[in-house]
Amino acid sequence: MHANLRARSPVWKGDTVTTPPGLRERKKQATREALREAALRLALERGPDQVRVEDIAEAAGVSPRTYNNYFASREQAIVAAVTADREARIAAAIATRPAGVRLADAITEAVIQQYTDPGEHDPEVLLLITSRTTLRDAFLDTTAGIEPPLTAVIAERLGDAGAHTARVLAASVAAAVRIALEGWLRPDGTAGTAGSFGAGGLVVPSGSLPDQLRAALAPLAPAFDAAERRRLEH
Amino acid sequence: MHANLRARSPVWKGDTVTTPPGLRERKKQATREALREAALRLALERGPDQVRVEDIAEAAGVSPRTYNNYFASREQAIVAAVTADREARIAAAIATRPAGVRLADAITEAVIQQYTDPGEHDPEVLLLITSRTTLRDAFLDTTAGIEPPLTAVIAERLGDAGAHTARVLAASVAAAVRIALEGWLRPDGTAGTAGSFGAGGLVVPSGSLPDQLRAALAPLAPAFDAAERRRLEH
DNA sequence: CAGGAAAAGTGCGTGCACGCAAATTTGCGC
DNA sequence: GCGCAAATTTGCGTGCACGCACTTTTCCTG
Repeated sequence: MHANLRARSPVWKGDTVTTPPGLRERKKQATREALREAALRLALERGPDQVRVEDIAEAAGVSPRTYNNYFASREQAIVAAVTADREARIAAAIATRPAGVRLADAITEAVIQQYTDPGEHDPEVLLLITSRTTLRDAFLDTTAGIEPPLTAVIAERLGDAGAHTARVLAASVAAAVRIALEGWLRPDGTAGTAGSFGAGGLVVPSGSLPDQLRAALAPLAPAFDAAERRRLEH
Repeated sequence: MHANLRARSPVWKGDTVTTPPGLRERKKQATREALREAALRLALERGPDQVRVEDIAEAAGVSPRTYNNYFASREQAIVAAVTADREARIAAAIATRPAGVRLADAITEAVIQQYTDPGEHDPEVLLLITSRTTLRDAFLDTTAGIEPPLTAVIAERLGDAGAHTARVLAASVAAAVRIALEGWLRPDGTAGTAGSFGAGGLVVPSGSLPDQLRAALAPLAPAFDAAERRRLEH
């Protein structure tokens, strides 16, 4: 825990003074990352069930109690190692896209870009995540994290009047993404609650992830179009 | 656990033979309900923090271990007492509506009807739920339960080709409902993650629940319309 | 109505989540 | 550098979630 954490002096970035994060903040992020990576590494080495919170904490050089100050469950740390800064990158990806294109398309492509990009892991990590239901669920839950950035970006396009709409659409996108991911890393049998529905037959042959995402987001496009249209009509 | 649970003989309902649930199933439901009600009653009497799982189990006449065979968390039982058979009622409510009206309207009205109807409790119960964050969250999580029935009903309207779409739209509705409920029983300050957004200003003056629901569902209407239209155009 | 399979209930043991109240570390003005 | 307020870490204690193996109950069939 004594890495190169020096440096500290006002810095000009863009046109505003950006006081760089102090020791406090830097250490906090360092600890968070240490926990993430320790969790993932141990899970890969021993198998996810052979890793206790105590082990992760020890490997990261903090107390077990501190672990829970950073992550609310044992799975979160492992999953976080994969999804790390996805939220920030999605926001950036959408912001980058030209303002001319349909909002629906911009979002779809940005999302695909993020979830397709191999976070420099992937080959073995995906097997790990799918291997345990609790990990799979924790992973799917991270889609909720893209809501805030999406809301911000959508709201910006729709103007103040659409703030409400933006929130709903962002949540819908997150839900769609979740569904796409579910379908993608489905181990096999449609174990899920088929309810008063299932008996029919299998629905999706589990295409590639980009295809699944496109298919899941397509039904929402009309809602985005309508929102943008309303924006133009004041 | 020795209530009036007799009766058993084939019954004709509609035009198919409906074997009534055996003792097994009836007892299971009885236990589930006993747990729900015990949980709610104790929480109201003593306050939610003064009720341990052990207490609920004892009041319902089962072992603590059995409690967790029915509910995965302490809060679920309490919340379930309020949301009991909402899922089934939503499905029925939508099915009842005339096939002529817009799908979006049918769903909106059905949802409002369900969430408006005072489940024969409400006055004090709402205060209970809002009093603790964990209870509030558990309550909001129950909105996920309306997805399966919604999916089934929507899929029926859209035909086989729309099964995929149905799933996404149902999830979007659930997300919108969740947002509406969040806004409705918001205790006060926008504590939530404002992210790169908040600083602007307050957005919603927290109207009535039906209004919140309508507002949250409205942005999705175009998506429903488009789906229905596509259905007609084969 | 006997008997055995299937399902629900139970007890136990383990690891985990988290409130609380010290102890420790960091930020910052003097 | 000094010292204090604020933030963070830590230990402890409690209750909880759940896998597993075992007992009890319900169901069905001959």
